[in-house]
Amino acid sequence: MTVTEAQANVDSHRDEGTAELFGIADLCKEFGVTLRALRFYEDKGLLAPRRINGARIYTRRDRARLALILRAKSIGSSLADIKRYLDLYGSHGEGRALQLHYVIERTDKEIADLEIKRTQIDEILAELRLINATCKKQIKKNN
Amino acid sequence: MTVTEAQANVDSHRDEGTAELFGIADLCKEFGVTLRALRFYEDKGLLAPRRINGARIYTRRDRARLALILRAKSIGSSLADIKRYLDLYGSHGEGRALQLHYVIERTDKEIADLEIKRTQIDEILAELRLINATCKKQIKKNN
DNA sequence: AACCAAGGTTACGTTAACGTCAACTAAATT
DNA sequence: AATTTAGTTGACGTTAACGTAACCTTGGTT
Repeated sequence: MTVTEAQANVDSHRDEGTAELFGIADLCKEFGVTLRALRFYEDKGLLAPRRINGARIYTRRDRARLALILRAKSIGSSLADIKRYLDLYGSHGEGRALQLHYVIERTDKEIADLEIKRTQIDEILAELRLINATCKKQIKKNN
Repeated sequence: MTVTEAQANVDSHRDEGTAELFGIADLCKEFGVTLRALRFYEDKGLLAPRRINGARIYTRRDRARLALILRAKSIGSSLADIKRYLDLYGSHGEGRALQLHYVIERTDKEIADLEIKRTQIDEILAELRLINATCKKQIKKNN
């Protein structure tokens, strides 16, 4: 048994508060992104993990932020948009730096935008389903 | 009255079948895109308007294709994705070049992808609405 | 005839979002 | 001690999706 393997065993029986820390490779594997991407997001101010000996250490909160980033990306948001979105996101806790009214205004806007996107998706979905159904009908007719 | 103005008057009383043709500037204004963009989409094979004396002439079908392109773009699809999507789209009419089974398979996939996107949007929406509501509550409490 | 507005075609520039080295460091393994 | 393994920071390359500038052409206007 190598030291690393043993460490893993020990880890699972260890201080639960410290347990939820991740290395950069952990998050990369979990979310299927590259090292470069995570560093890039950090450069752009979307993530700000702590450092230990220079190495990036991600907390559960960092991990959650990453999840948000990737979700937002998947629906076509730019990193710049996502950054502003994340600012909103962290803003209604205790360490609130933004004005409540501003947050409300911004979220209202974002919500409206997303609802439009949702509608567009629904429209495309309806079209695709129509094409799909038409083709299936056609095949049945050919038999 | 200039010739151009008169032409507009005449146009409206003219051959209805020919009436639904558009110049590049028409579509740009209608959809809020630049000339460059339309030419770019053409380079990429997303549009193929007829030419008259070199000038691009768009039909109602071309216009509809453009609408599809922009809708798909707005939800984060790349032009490459959109091109393949458009191939599907034109494929269930008479001039069908693709295999029915292929179209069904492809649309099934696209539909599944879009449904995922829809879910992601719904999740983000839920979060934003929560933030929004929390802020509003906070304000009420402060009064 | 001279001109201008709307269209066209290269062709190079730009921004976003990374990819891809190269060279270095710290910790762990042999 | 030497090496392997994760991680680090530049710095340059790349792709997508256009923007922009320069220069032509063509059909109405003056």
